[in-house]
Amino acid sequence: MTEQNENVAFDPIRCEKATTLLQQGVSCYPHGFERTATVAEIRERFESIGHDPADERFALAGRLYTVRNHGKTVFADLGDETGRMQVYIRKNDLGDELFTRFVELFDRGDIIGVRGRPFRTKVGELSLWVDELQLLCKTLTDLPEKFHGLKDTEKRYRQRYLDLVMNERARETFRVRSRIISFIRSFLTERGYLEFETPTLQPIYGGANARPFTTHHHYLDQTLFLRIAPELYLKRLVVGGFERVFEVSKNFRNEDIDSSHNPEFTMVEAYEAYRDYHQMMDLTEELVLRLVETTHGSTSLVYGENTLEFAHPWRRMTMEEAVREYAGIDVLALSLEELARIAAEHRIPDCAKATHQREHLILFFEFFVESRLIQPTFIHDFPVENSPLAKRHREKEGFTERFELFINGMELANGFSELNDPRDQLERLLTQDRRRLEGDLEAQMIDHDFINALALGMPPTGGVGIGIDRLVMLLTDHASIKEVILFPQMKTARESEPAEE
RNA sequence: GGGCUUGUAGCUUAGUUCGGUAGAGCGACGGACUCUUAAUCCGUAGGCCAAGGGUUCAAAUCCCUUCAGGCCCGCCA
Repeated sequence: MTEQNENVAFDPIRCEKATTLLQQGVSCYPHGFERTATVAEIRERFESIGHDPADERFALAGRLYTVRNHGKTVFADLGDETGRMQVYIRKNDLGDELFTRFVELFDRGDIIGVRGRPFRTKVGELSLWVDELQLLCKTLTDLPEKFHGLKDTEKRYRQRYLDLVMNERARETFRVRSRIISFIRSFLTERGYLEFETPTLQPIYGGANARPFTTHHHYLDQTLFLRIAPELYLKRLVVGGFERVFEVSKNFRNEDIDSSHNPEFTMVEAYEAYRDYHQMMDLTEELVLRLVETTHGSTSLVYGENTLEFAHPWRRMTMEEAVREYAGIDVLALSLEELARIAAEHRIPDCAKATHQREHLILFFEFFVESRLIQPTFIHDFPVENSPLAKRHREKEGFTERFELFINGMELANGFSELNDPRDQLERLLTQDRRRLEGDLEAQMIDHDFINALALGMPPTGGVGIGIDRLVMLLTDHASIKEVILFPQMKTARESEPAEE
């Protein structure tokens, strides 16, 4: 019997009830129900109804969240996707057989369909006066406690369905997430962008500095990597003549898991020909502002303890200016010895390896500035050393036309004037590959096909990638990325282990 | 990788300081109740306290190990 399978959480009493229902000729899993309204629709239409029931009957369907049994009358709360509504059920109206079946064999958590007329109870609650009722799905497990609900964080992540059933906040978060992604798609589409899908399984990974997941294709007998970014493929499309492209992509990075990192995460990357990084900052700023307005009806929002303001214009400063402002250090005006001394004084990590002022600049920026960028801020003009895919700056030697967007100390977006000089790109990837072979687990591979694509000519192009998970965190006021990913990566709980070997 | 911290009934939890046979609410089960809404009232069952080991006459409680979480730091542009 399935009920005896130890990996299954069936409640024996509910199983018995299901069996009894079947014996009575009642299907526990019927094939449909003619629903004529949602809870929200009835709430809207009968907002001002009084105690007398409406003339019109409606059919509602949903899950039983609470049942208050008064003997020959029952109040219950029925919840569908749009909300909950109280239903009023009387023995008089249903008849003995159906009423008894409902009271004895239906449980909290079951999904039912009801028909009846809206009215307002004596204490003023809009309800449905039920005269007909039907089981739509018999539940075989208990629901969490009705008042405290489900709080256990781990359980909420591992059994997200249960979280969604119990917690409106969780439902709202993922509703917003879905809307954000739709909004991004229409925002870009309206501006003439085409959405494409590029490979998730890649023979050579690239487009970011990160450790990849490795897998193997049996038929090809070949190693493949899960993509860490779609960048190099999207640029091939720009080479091919698509001048505005984007992809909402799942990327996979084989790194640590913490409150802002999940091994698979969602990004949108967009590329537009004949644009530069200034214009991509404009695009990013407009997109995020419009998202904030759409989700909050305002240009500002509260995130944790901070109120963030997104109205134009956002602050834009170079990395060099940022370090000067936040740390009072003019990195490029100091000698390597002086920089090393400051680094030692503040115990700034990794400075021992830095062989150039520009490398100190990056480290100083991360140490002194990053976490203090609360309001939306673009930092631009990054050293060439850590920007292998960005075009060299039109004026500043040793720098690239790259920007990152920081909000609440988090990196939200990264973009640049795309490097389209194939010889320069080859040089930079050769440097990356050298580092990789020297043991840098996050350095990039050389993708010769990509370089050959550039050799065919890519127009001057601006590109940007925006981390959607972090954007959702921001827009839903969550501190952990696990709250905004439906099924975050969790270590597999071992099932009872037979002691072998 | 480092620090702190959590795991007790289906759910929410008390008990851990200072060792002495595990307590509650909700839920479930049985009963009463035809306008309740965390319904109410009466009654019943349900836990070897995450797992393993140790100390002890005696361990949920003290010690060690392991497992799975959470928070912070490091790392990850």
